[in-house]
Amino acid sequence: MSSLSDLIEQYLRELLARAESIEIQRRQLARMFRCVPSQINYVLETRFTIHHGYLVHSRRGGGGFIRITRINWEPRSNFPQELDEIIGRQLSQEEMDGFLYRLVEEELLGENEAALVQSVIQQELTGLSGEDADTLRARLLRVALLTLCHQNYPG
Amino acid sequence: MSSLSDLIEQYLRELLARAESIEIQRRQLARMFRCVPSQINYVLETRFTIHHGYLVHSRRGGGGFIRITRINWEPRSNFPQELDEIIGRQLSQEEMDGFLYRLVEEELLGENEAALVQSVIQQELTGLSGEDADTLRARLLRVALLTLCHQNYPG
DNA sequence: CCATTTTTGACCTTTTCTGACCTTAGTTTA
DNA sequence: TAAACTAAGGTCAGAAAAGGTCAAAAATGG
Repeated sequence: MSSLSDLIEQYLRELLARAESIEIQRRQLARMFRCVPSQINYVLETRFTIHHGYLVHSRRGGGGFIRITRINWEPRSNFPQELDEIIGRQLSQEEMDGFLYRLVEEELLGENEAALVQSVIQQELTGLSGEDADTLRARLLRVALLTLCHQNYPG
Repeated sequence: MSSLSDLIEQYLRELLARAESIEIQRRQLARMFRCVPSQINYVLETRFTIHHGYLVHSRRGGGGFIRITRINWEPRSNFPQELDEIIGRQLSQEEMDGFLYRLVEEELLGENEAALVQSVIQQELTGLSGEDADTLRARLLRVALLTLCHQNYPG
């Protein structure tokens, strides 16, 4: 009962099992599976997102391509999602400090990293306060942690 | 898969890997790759800009030439301050891509890191455009790079 | 029967490639 | 020596070659 999307997904997964990164051409793949090119986008959007552990990169124009790269978030495979849930759209100074403290406690982050993140973000927030600061703080923290996360668990 | 422009870029990069500065003749290069001379200009304009870390000089007329010079960028001394100068308060998508590309070129950043930074920041910017996006992009990139930088140059 | 997922197609944007025409700098000639 | 010629490189607009988006239709599962 597998749909066409499942087949395409399976095909791409097989390629990705052998290489960390693959390059495909949307048109060619669509021809291969006898579907419309946008179907390929659908498969990528529903099955190869960053939450699934993949990065998708593409280039238009002549010689264009779509590159899919496998990344290992392991052993905390759902870290990005957890970040979304925990950080949310706004984050106060106290909330951030508490969260960083907890990460250090759980040994997911070294003390130095935590201090660095704090100082860098604080500097970035100079002049802002209230809701603006909270919104920006949430975004900055998310980017900083994802960046660190990748360093700590390279693919 | 790779376009003609990619091939020409690659060829020039190989020459530039061995010398800090090279001189080419547009016509000859065009003949070599069996394309129109203006294609060479296209490659230079899209892949050897100052953002990519290159300077291009040329002279017309008999004995004319195109000189491409690689600029060596010294990151060490004061990374945070330099980031300020280079990134500025606002940063377009293209500027960011060019800058990341250059960091990868100079082996200050791995390809995976660059791709991750790009994707995380892009995700963080969904829904925004124009000046808002440019401002936030600048801030996010700065935090991401400083975070990575600490990993690479602990102190 | 309804909600969700999949599939399709019309239309859009970006990147590459080409060619006609322009400018500049040496070289030759009247 | 000035004009004409030749040998470069520059510009720009349009065609071509990709991939992206979005909403509607179709299929699927509960």
